[in-house]
Amino acid sequence: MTRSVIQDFVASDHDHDSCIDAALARAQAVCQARGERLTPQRRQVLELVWRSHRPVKAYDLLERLSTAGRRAAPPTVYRALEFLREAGLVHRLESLNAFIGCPRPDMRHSAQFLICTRCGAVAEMDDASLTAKIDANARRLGFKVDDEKIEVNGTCRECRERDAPG
Amino acid sequence: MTRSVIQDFVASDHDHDSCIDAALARAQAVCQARGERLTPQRRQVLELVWRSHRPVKAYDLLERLSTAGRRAAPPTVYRALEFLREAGLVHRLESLNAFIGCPRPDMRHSAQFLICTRCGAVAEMDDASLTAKIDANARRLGFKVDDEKIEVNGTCRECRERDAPG
DNA sequence: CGAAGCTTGTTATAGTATCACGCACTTTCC
DNA sequence: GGAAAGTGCGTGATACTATAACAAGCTTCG
Repeated sequence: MTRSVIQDFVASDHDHDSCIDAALARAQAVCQARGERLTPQRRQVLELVWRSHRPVKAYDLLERLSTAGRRAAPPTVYRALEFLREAGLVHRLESLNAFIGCPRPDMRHSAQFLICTRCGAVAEMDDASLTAKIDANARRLGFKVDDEKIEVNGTCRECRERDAPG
Repeated sequence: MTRSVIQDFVASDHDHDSCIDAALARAQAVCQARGERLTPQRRQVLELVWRSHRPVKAYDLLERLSTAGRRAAPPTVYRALEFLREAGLVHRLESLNAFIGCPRPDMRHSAQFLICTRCGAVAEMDDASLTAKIDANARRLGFKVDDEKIEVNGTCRECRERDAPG
């Protein structure tokens, strides 16, 4: 059975370290279940993605991967991202050319994002009834849905309250 | 009042010339209503977009703009596309980095696309209740929606019937 | 006319992503 | 053990997508 979840934006004061740890643990479990290897490289990319709850650019990850003498090249990060994406561990935000960690890699779901155009914060929603409605519409045209992506631009509560207090 | 429209894929045998003419006429009207100019350049780009009912890449448009001696540069086509997009005359398919003509530029609507990953055909849907549901979900989080984009990958009826007849 | 603002041309560059090849390591199977 | 196959990664080159910055031309309107 599918569950519907409306996920909120992440509170600014949450315990982020354990947040990252949990994400990595989930990732380990997902890979194991899929019979795939969460190599150190992939793990490091995933950790970098989770360093923030914001969308991250591939080339930013690349920079952070390049330490001291070691100089990482684009395929390195793109390969890791592709792997993580296929495993459902990260999502790609098409309208931003950026990536973000998936908080619920275990359950299959369509991606639904609220993107604040002022502060860049992103919330992932998962409303199964939305998905169902899209499926129904598509079916009427004989179209078989593989996956769908919803990206919503707007302004988050915090930004709205900051700009128009009271 | 908002109307809900489930638009089908375009039939392969429709009268495409009048299809283009109609699109250009609609564009003229939309620009006039907005107090903006549909210059020859913009008009030509829009016509090229409408040459097919498929997503078109910016650099493909660029090639087709470059005739004989005249050699168009990227900003030429990107500026035209940006203008057309703002006027609601074309949509950008984020997951494809491509553009497609909007069949209903007159009514304000969110973009909802079915994309056949086999043949590349695209159908634009417009289900107002979907939009309403997304709005409602967002509102619960205090998020104000500006615009949303839905891109659905899958297989269209034709491709499915071709591959599995009977 | 002439100023303001929009439209276009042009050159350069930034940003995003993939190709192709080769090497290292691991797994499998004899 | 050792050959074969598969996977992961390094590296250099290149393709693809998009914007910056500045100059020049056109339109409008006082």
